[in-house]
Amino acid sequence: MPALERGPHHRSPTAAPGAAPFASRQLILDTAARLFRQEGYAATSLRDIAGECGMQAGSLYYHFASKDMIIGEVLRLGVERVSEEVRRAVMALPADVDARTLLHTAVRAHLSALLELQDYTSANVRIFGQVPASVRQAHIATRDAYERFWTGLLRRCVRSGGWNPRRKLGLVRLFVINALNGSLEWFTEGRSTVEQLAHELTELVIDGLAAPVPVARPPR
Amino acid sequence: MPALERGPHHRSPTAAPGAAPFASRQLILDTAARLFRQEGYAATSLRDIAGECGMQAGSLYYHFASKDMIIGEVLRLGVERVSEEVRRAVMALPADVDARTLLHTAVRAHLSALLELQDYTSANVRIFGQVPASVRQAHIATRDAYERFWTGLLRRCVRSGGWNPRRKLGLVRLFVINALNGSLEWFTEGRSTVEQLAHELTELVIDGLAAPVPVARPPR
DNA sequence: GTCTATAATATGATAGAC
DNA sequence: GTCTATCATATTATAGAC
Repeated sequence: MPALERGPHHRSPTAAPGAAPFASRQLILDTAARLFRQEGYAATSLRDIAGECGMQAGSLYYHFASKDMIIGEVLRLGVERVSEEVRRAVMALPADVDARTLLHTAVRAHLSALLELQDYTSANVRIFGQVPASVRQAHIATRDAYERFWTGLLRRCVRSGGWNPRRKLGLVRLFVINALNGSLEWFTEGRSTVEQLAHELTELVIDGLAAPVPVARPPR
Repeated sequence: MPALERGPHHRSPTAAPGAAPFASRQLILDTAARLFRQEGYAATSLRDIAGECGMQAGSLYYHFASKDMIIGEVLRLGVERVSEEVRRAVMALPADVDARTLLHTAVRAHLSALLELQDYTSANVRIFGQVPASVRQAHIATRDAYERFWTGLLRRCVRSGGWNPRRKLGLVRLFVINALNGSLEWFTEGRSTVEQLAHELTELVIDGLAAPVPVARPPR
């Protein structure tokens, strides 16, 4: 089995400049991500993927060396894009931003990217445990990096906001990320927006259920 | 395909009284639940299950009519046992119990049953989305009933505890249950106990991250 | 209650035409 | 870059011996 090769299995040496040489590859990835989410990893055959792309199963091997390479790419894109969106949103904030806005921004960005890239992110939430161990192993570093980012962010909130220093932030991070990721299983546009969801969860996490009076944003 | 039949596919008419006529059936279910959790639904073959039971694949059909019937039973046992444990724990409380103790009791019972029956409950959390639609359909009623129980419990907390009445309890329920169920993916005995976990999550949900001073249990 | 044998079908992957 | 054809293997489920 070839190692960590990424991108087209072979590159066409005669691809027209300016054309979209990766159109098929992208279609395969989008289709695979959708089917993996709907049916699971093992239940989705290469014939299924190819069929929905208007291709034959054998054609997939021009773009990917194996089924494992396809799910690997889907997993990678899911984590990396969410991670990038959240980091971008947080870095765009002023350095002295208040803790409440900081947490709200990260929660909103995570939720927004998660639900916008549903098929790719669901692969991570739903079928990560089903893929071959070798594929899982290759993505643990990416996941760990994103989790460390969140722990750092929570620590910054507690310090700058004067929040309860006795909370175990490792557990808080797990609870919050799991609560956010769970929305993939029940969120449907219409009943509520991503904005409302982010607002509700942020308020719950910061103020709790008991807070008798909603806390106004602190004047700076 | 036979319909909602439950229990052994056939009953042995000569099972010795006092013996354990369901030992094989139980072994099959336990093994199947474990493999479904580890490998996913489609990736677990009947040969895999039978092999780990010291049987041949064909022998499974004495106990179950199809693979779908096996996963159906695993899913059912997972939800029903957690639901029973939580209801039992809550009903054992005095009628005028304070809101904090009420929520803590439900959270602890859910976590405890969830992690004790890991293989069965993980089937619900991890591979529910992968099983055939007909199997999923048959279990939606059971899930809905348990979710309604939680919404009622949260409403009772808000009323009796004088908590913030503006929280959207449907969302709170989803956040809390997702946070709890997520523990299946990362909890390992030793780093922390179920007791500590339940305590931390309950405090977080009730008081939030910002509460500068941990709230003492209110005197009654 | 479990075995062996097998039917009917589906799978991931490869080779080579075009 | 996609197709057709095919290999080697695995799958669920059934039939009937013991």
